[in-house]
Amino acid sequence: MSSEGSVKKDIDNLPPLEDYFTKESDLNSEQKIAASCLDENILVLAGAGCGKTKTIIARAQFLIENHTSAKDVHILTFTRKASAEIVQRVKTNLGEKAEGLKASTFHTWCMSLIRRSPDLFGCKDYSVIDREDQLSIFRFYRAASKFANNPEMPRALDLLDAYSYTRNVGGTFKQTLEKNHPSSLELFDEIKKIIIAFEKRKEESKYLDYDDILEVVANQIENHPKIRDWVASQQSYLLVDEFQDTNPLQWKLINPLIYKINLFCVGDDAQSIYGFRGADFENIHSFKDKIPNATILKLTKNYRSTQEILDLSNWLLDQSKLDYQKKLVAARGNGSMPELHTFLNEWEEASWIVEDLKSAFADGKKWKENMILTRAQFAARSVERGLIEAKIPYVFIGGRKILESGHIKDVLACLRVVANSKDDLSWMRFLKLFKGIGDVKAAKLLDQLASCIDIQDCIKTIKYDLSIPENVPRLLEVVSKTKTTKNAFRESVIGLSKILENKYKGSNWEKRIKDFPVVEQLTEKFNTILEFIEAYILEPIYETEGGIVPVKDYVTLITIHSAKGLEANRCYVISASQGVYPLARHLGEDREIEEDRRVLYVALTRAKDKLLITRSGNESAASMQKSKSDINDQYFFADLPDDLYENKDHRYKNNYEDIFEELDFISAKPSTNVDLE
DNA sequence: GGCAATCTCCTTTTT
DNA sequence: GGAGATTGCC
Repeated sequence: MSSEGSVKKDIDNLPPLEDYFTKESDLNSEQKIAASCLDENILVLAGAGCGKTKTIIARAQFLIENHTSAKDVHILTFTRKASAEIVQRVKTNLGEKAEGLKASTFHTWCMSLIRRSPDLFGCKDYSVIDREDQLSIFRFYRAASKFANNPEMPRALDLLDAYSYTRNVGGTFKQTLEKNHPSSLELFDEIKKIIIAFEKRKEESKYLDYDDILEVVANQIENHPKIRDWVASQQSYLLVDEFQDTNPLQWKLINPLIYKINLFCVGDDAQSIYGFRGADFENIHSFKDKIPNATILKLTKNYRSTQEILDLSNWLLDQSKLDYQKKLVAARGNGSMPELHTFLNEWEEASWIVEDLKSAFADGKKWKENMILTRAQFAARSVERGLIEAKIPYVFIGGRKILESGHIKDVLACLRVVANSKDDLSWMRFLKLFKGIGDVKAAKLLDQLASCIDIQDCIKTIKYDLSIPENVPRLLEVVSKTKTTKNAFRESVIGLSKILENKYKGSNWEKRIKDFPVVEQLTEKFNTILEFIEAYILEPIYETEGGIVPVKDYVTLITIHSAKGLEANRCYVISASQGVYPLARHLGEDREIEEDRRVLYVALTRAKDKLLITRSGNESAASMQKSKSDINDQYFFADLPDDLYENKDHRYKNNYEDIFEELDFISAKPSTNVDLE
């Protein structure tokens, strides 16, 4: 829709704002103005806890009630969870009228455009691959390189990251390498070969990786006016959440649509934490340069936290060289002091958290009121173990995704080869499950299968090879004859159960086995296995204890990157130790340090009533080559003012043996808080 | 030679 | 907890 579709034309028909908003809500005046602003392109700068989501919901409702139909509104969010919640709340408020409202991630949005018209994007019969798959391909070609053992050859993981980063920010791959792995440049010609092989392989196997999905659409929109118009016609209002975390590739998608659709972006520069993926919060500051007629609005009142929590958060930002111009003020007034708990080691830290959760529960708090925030997945492991031992129900968001766990991938490999007999990654995985088949034999068989036209043809070829266990073709036959995805999944699980039990016995088999019925249930809604896999690669769900949502009441364990937009009454920010905030390896890199600061800021500002920060021995600091004093000097909590927190040191309540073990850590000065303060 | 079992090292963050 | 390297077994 062109600019006549802008809301401006309706200005005279508006109901008085007050009347309109009394329904949904307690929006404040800033939020009301943002939700109902009639300008074509709007950027809303919103501090943490200032009601961003609420404003987006109100905006969607306002548009649907006054200007357009629900199917003309599309909301771009960061996670499946956020989009589901927004749609749900609008539907609850508006009922039938909200039918057709769409909210999705950038990736799902692009993928649905591709699926609606594959030929337009040259992507007929392509299937989506996840990061693991990409990594396998990189590993394969890296291992094949003559320089595989050269110490200057980056790891497959680094090649993938550099490749993906380049595609998200633009520029050349060489420039990215120069920045992140300068010493590898001497091998650039060899590395180039690996990249070319990777791209050729994607082409041949008809794979789309995450970046392809966005880029394919972005390129077509940019280069073909007709496609641009078609995409623009799919919605007249685009609402973009978490705008500070969009990157140049995503901007390349939105930019050509400007003045064809109405754009409403919401973001907070202080919460930009996706720099590693090419996001640059400067896109907020330069919004007006990009769109000269843009209107900039602000949400400044915090409704989430009590003032003490905000004081600490404000202080953290204030210590930065950058001027975020943020001073959050609590609409709720005062509450209790944030607490900083220090432990000898991560196990004591974890067991204290478990005990504290239990006592809060005994006081009548729900498990759901608690959120445990971690910077890195692995740092949450000891806490996770504590929760399991204490039988506290929890969900780990940002942890292992259910479709990425080994046992599920094994089953899916079987389904994938049946669905797409050209999918050699899945063939390798599937074949290697069987006794007597390793890399070598699987690769040989794949060579033979290359000339097969479909799965039946493959099965024949496999049957012919007597060195292959006969249960291989038998299982493929059974699965290929099933009529529904659910049955296909079930048959694969049955056919592989013995093998899988053997493979995973001794590593949580009892727990893993519970995932099969869960995933089987998920497949039910999909017509083909490829659709199912695609949906969950683009917007994953997470492994839990015994189900998708095991019980109604559970503790949320979550990575800070996944916690954007979320909140909880009681928040534990764990392993807030030296060498973690900022990461020791970031010392000397201002950009990285500032992003670490914002990561911590996001974590602190999730808390509504109670903020509990925990830390222990400088575990990761020790392993870095940086000097201890540097790490200490730049530690964000190195000189935290006394009046901002309550100090709780648990290090001396332990038995002496523990203390002696940690002697190095506490030796220098016999006062409390050595090294950390 | 090929496969399986064992040991060691590392581990930011996500679609 | 998992990937990669190494050793041991057939």
